[in-house]
Amino acid sequence: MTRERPGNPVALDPATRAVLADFSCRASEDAGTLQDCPVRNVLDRVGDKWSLLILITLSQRPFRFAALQREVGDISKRMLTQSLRMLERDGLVARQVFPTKPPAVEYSLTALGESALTPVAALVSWAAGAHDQIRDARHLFDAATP
Amino acid sequence: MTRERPGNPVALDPATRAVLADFSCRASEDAGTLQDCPVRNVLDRVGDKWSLLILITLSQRPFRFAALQREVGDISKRMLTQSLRMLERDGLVARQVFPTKPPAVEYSLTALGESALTPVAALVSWAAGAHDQIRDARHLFDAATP
DNA sequence: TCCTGCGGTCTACATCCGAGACTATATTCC
DNA sequence: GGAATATAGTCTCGGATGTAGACCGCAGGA
Repeated sequence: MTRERPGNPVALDPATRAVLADFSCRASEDAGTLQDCPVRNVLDRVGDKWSLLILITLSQRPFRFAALQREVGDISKRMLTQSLRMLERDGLVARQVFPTKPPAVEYSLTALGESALTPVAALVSWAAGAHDQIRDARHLFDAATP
Repeated sequence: MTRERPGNPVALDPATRAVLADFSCRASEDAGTLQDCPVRNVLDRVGDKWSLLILITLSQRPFRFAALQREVGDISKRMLTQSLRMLERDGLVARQVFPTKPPAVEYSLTALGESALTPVAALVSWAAGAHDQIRDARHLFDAATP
């Protein structure tokens, strides 16, 4: 029984594969470098569950805090605040305070934030297309494991 | 100062924007539909922190359990097991058991899993490019908030 | 006057996650 | 022969993390 075979036959764009192969911030070298890994750093933000949703919502237009919470739907104020701070820190979202009587705060995407929309849209697009297959796979899996 | 303005002037591919606009599974309608939202369902998997890393690792070649853990580097057995189960359930990863004396288990990407690599690679590519700006933004932000 | 909306913060409670111990079998080393 | 190691996980415990909801000060509307 051979182990770690070359893999199943697939046709994947070599350039795409190369991009992924380049991402070598794994167990290589010492653990310290894991923290500095560019992809990991950024992917941690994406893997925030809420960050992605916020980015997508803000892609339509700027929102004020309460409106943003209503639009996303099921996010707590706490997590909305926290996620927005992180996105602001990373320069993806801009926070602008208007000195009206009850101060109004508007959140919008920066140019960098906008640039993230392209790959995010690719992901969303794939998700929409794959959803049926995933749903079927889940039912199959759940039926097989009582 | 007008509120909820049309947005800052940006040049984003209209098709890209349309994809995101289409994703309207937010607070619209009742909360029940949130659970069935295709994008949310799939994005939850992406937002798993480890799922994405596992997918990227498996894009190189199939791995056995322990080898996969070593390759990813800082994932616990617990989360590796859990994430792999979810990915298997969603039909992105295939689990094959070889009945050797200590059973060998090999994990590999399915066709569906391979198809996810294209948008994931786009994301990784963007992350690599944006990393410098993000790092600078973080330093700026941290310096401004003592 | 009371109530609502604004942008948050704070506090309890619940859930999740990581580290490490533990299983059982087979091979390797001394 | 006996100890050590590797295999693929499972289990448990303590700490981190997330959620729901109360609360705050201020302003406008009924």
